[in-house]
Amino acid sequence: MKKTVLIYGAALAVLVMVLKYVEYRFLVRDLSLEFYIGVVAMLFTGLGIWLGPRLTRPRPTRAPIPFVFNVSEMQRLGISKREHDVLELIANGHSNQEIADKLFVSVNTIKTHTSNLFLKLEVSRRTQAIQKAKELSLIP
Amino acid sequence: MKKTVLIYGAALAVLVMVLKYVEYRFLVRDLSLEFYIGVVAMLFTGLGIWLGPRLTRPRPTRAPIPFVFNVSEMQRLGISKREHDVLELIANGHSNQEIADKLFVSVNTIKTHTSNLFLKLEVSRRTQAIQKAKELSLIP
DNA sequence: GGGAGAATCATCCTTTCGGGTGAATGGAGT
DNA sequence: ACTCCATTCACCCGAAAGGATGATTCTCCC
Repeated sequence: MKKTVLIYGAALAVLVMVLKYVEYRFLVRDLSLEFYIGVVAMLFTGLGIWLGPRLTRPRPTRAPIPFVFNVSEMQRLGISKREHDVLELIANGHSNQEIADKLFVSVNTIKTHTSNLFLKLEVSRRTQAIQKAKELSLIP
Repeated sequence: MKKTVLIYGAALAVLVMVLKYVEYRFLVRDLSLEFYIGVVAMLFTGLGIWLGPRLTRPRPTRAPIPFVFNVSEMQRLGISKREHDVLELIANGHSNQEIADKLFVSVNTIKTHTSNLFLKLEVSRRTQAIQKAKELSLIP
């Protein structure tokens, strides 16, 4: 950032010097104001184009994981909170038993949740559920 | 594109007119050349910054699905082409039987492939395999 | 206070998966 | 010719997952 400002200033100074040099060295006094402005405009437009991405680049860096749950889709399919919890753990590669342990319920409960989940997502396997849930942005 | 060029030219013309106007209207003849250059440089640097992304925008547009298979990681894990095929179909939510039908081989073959796959990926369930394969960019 | 939906748990049964072992084939490289 | 490895297929067994059905509890809402 500081470097670009310095380059900017240096370019400006150098340009002025060059123009002055041309003006006095070759006694070219009839170069019109429009000509100067044209040259300067050209050069600094180029500088701006070069400078722009460098100054605004930090913005795209802020885009690592801006994930948001698609709540409307969840409501449309009638997926409850508990079912969504199970869905996330399924997508994380856990077995029904592991999910049951994590949520402090029995495996049968998880099996019920997954069954309802499959009905609502219109799938018949957990791998399909993962795929569909990602498509619908129900999970990251 | 044409529009931006027109805007560029128009801005240049307007600037010259404004300067001329200031110069003659208020008889401010002692504005130094450096001052003019400074103003012009400022303005056109800004123009360049504004213009830059518009001229170079087509580039980021070509980035809808820039997925590339992580070949080096596949080699490091010793995953063969056939195993990778199976991996993709698993991630697409297919059962072993369906994969067998798609690849015109027997279910037993697919089971062998998946077993080897799980060993190489150091997982024990297909849902985990999907997760890990995505992490390693072995699949989209 | 009764109904709706959620969350919970259970049982029974079938299908799918995963793990282990063994083996035949065919191509690439030594 | 021989080895290495990918690919193919088979069989067995146990574990996990999926499907169907029924039941209980609790909360939210009318």
